[in-house]
Amino acid sequence: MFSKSCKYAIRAVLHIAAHTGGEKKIGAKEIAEALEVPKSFLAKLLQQLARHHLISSSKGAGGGFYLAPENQEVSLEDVIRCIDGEDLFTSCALGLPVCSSDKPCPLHCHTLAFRQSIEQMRSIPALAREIKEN
Amino acid sequence: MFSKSCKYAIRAVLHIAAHTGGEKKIGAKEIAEALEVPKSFLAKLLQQLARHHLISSSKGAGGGFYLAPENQEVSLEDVIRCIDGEDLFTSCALGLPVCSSDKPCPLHCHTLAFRQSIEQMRSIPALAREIKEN
DNA sequence: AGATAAAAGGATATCTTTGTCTTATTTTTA
DNA sequence: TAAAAATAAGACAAAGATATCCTTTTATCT
Repeated sequence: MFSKSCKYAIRAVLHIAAHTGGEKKIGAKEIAEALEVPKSFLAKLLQQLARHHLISSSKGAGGGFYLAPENQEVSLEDVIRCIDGEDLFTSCALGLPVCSSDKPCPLHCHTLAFRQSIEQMRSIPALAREIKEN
Repeated sequence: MFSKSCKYAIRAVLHIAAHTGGEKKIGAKEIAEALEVPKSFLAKLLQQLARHHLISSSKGAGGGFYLAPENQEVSLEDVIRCIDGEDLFTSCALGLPVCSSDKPCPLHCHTLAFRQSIEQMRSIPALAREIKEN
């Protein structure tokens, strides 16, 4: 479904959304410990997300990762595309070169439905709020 | 979503269902050429499927792979479980140790729906017939 | 019986993903 | 200004997935 990298990244972004705000930031180390994932590995994923402007970061003492105003509309789809590429959203689940509604593979409509259900999800901050409410 | 192995296996099984029947069998070489996938690699996948009784095989000249009567109810789910394991059907899409309807991850209901839509698909032979009708 | 055709199985090679370690760069703080 | 804290970046290691090759076993056909 998703690569391990992508799972880590999604969880990390949700954690950032839930645990930062205003001036508050959170370090890669702290995130890694909370999620119980390898720190250096996660750090690279966070760098990648930051380079693509899905999250924000600041260096130096007191620095860390956070969601700036321009990150508030970032979606799960954005994170997935950034880490795993667009395959999940574009290519056939069976790897067929041609697979469309005209000439669908047996899984075509199932994967399309899944795809769309992910595309329609709310923003990362909104998802983080939903989790907190439970 | 699926590993390359699993994609090959699914396509191969559908090809077998579509191109064999009665006494007719099909060799690994012929399947590999039709699907344009590496022959030796596919052969191992077919062996694995045969060991688990999802497909049948016979050795020697004129041998090959086919669907015996006891393979007629084999499903896509069976093939996926055989090659990729049961992760797709059991574990959380984000890799969380606990993720249930009580304490769902943000993707829980979406993956559940996808899972179920795969579980409800018809047998491999039935899917192969549907393809032929198009 | 011998030749041939095909699956079964094992060993090995290559590539990708995942994980670790070290150094550089930037920022804050004392 | 020096030390400390944090991200950024690069090299490398380990594990897993993918791919290839070779030998063995089994069945068929002449």
